[in-house]
Amino acid sequence: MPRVSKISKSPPAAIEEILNRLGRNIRTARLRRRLSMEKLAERIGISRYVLADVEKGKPTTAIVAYIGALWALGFHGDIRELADPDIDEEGKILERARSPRTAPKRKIIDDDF
Amino acid sequence: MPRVSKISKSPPAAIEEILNRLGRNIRTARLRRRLSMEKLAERIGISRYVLADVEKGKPTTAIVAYIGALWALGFHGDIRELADPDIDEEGKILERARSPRTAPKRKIIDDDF
DNA sequence: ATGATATGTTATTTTAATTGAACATAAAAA
DNA sequence: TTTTTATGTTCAATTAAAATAACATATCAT
Repeated sequence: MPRVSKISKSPPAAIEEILNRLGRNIRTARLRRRLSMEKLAERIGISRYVLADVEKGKPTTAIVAYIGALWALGFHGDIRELADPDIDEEGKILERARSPRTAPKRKIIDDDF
Repeated sequence: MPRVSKISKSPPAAIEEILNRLGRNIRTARLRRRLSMEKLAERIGISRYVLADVEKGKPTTAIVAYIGALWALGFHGDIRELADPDIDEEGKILERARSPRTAPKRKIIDDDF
C-alpha cells in the first residue's frame, strides 16, 4: 500500500484494537472448525501468509482477505449489517433534521414537492 | 496488492456484493452527515481517492481505510461484534463436539507488545 | 449569468502488499 | 522415539495500492 497513508502508518489505538480483536476472532473460529491456515487460505484464495496477517489484524491487508475469511467461516450475517442505513438511527435523524440533498453526482436528483 | 491473489483478481459474486453494499452504506452515512469526501477522508487520514475506492467497494483496498471510515462515521458497535466467539454458535458446537486442541504455538511471543 | 464546491478522471511516482521458496520450531500422531 | 503436521521466519521478485497534481464536469450558491 505504497505512498502510505497516515492511518496506515499509525492507526489510532481504537482501530488497532478493533483489528486485533477481529483477527483473534477469525483465528478462534478457524481453530474451532479445525482448519489449518493453509487449508483455509486455499479456500479463500489467498496465501497462508496473508491469512496470518489477517489473524494478526494487519491494517494494510486488503479487505477482501478479511471478508473472504469471514465468509469462508460462515459469518455472512455479521457483515451484511455493517453500516446498514436502516439501522443508522443517527444518520436518519440528521437526514430528517436538515435539508435533503448533498453531493453532486451524474445522476438525477429527485426532489419536487 | 502485488502478486495478486486469486480472490483479488476475481472475487466471488457474493463477496463483491457484500463489498459493494458496504461501500454504498458508507456513502449513504457520509451524505446523511453532510460530509464531503475530502473532509471525511481527511478525518480518517486517507486521500479522497481511497475513500472513493471504499465507497465503490474496491476489494483490494486496505481494511484500515474501511474500518477508519466506519469508525469516523460512528459505527463502532457494528465492527466489534464481527465474528464474536461468544456469538459463534456453530463454532461453539464444533468445539464441544470434537476434541480440544489444535495448532502449535510458538514460545510465549504470541501476544503483542 | 458567475463562482464555489464536490466528485470524477487521468497520468505519474513511490513503495509496500503479496507470493513463493526454503528453512526453523513446536506440537501431535505414528 | 520418529514422523508428520501446523505455523513462524526470512529472503527475493513482482506489481498494484496509494499519494499527488492537474483538469473535467456536475451541482449548488449567489
